[in-house]
Amino acid sequence: MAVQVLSRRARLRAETSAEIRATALKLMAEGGPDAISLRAIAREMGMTANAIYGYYPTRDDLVTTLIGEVYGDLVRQAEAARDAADGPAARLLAWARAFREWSLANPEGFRLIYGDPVPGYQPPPEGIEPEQRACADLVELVVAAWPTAAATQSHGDHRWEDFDPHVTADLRAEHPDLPPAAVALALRVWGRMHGLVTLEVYGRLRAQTMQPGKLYEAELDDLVRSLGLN
Amino acid sequence: MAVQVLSRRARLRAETSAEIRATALKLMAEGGPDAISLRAIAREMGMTANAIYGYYPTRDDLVTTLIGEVYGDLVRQAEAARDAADGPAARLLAWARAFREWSLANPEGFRLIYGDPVPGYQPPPEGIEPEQRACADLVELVVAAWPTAAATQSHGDHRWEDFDPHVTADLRAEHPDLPPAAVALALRVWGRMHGLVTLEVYGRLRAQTMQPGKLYEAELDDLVRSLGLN
DNA sequence: ATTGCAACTATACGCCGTGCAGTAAAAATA
DNA sequence: TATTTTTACTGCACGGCGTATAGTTGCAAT
Repeated sequence: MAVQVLSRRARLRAETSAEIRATALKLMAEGGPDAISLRAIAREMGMTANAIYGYYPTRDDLVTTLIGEVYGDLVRQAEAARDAADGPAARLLAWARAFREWSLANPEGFRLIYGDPVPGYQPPPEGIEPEQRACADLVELVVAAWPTAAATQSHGDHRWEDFDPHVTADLRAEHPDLPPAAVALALRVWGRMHGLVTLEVYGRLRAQTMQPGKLYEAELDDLVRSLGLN
Repeated sequence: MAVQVLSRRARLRAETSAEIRATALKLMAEGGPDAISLRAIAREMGMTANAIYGYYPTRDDLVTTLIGEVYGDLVRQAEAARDAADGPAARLLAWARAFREWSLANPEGFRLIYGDPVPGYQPPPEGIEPEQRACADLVELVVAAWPTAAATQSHGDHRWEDFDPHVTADLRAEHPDLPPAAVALALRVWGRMHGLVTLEVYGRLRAQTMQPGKLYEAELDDLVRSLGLN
């Protein structure tokens, strides 16, 4: 007998929910994260704003869901670029370039993900999933470079206890000899990418340079060299 | 004869204007930049919201003014720390640490300065003054390190035309032999500081490490080493 | 004393999120 | 098939917001 995976009701429900998210993303693309208003979504969909409350208990919940989706899109794109490249240096560069390119192509999405959280919003203590994945990606890329990078790093006074076990547990099991400085390095690499891209997306570099891309490439070049990858 | 610098009218006017800004900053410290609402300010001051329109033509103008003030405070603090230190390395470190410390002490101010601009807001093409000063500070610090830093930098393909003349004109007059790569380096240094501090202020590092300060120190250590300053 | 202007208030419009009460249709049950 | 329950939705209301327009009050210069 054919199992009815989703009842008619559940199917309609899922479709409406998806339409809400799609409409919200469209509004965001046009007017930034602030343009995501329940009333505007409902207007666009020919509904009442209150109807949305049957799908998301509050505007912030909807936005949180969207953050997860959009962040996931970013990470998938970066990973796809990485997977199309060979070797530690090329993979890191591909990931980093895809990160910037996605951010410039989706500035409003970038704002949604990394911008001001809704007032009072606290992310779950274990972090949001795509962000953990992005961090894991970077740790993995740094670990791949660690044979050459270790020599260039002053190991500082990093300890395993400094880091969240969520981040490090699997890692330590797989790489028992890895020092905590490698994780610190990965987070610092994140910071370097995040810094320049944020400044560029938010237009802070426009008053300084006409070629922010050159800046980013110079940074990546320095990064790869400092990891001993060339 | 005693020149009356400010008429009674003008004095009252200036005082009210200052009270508006102070109240706005207080509200921001309590509830973040979003809590800056004309109605709330007026309520706090025992006025009508519309009274504020006599001082600032729009909410965004008020916020823009506040950004300038707060940004100026940040820069002054960084410069004060720098001026209390001796030598290129110590001065850079002092500036960088003061930048982070101010940001952590004034997270809402940081959001105001660097967070999502009000929708539709475009900063003046010549940039806002305190930001230009911060950039100039960093350029100056990098220039001081350039004798040792030049060797470590791959000069890339930076050109003077890549950069805004506002930023470079005075600089080139004072340091005719300086290559454009030095300015690029200064902007990249800005990016490195901005990246980690942004991640920390926005709580993105909380899910990763308990010791974001160690991360920042490691980054600065790497930075100083890459500038050949130790 | 009169005029003029500056500071302020009152009212109103259209946004917003959201709580509560009601309704119509679909689904489940009998 | 008839009845009950559940679900999806609408309507209305409240209080918040920025801000435009018009009216009011009091000080200052004439």
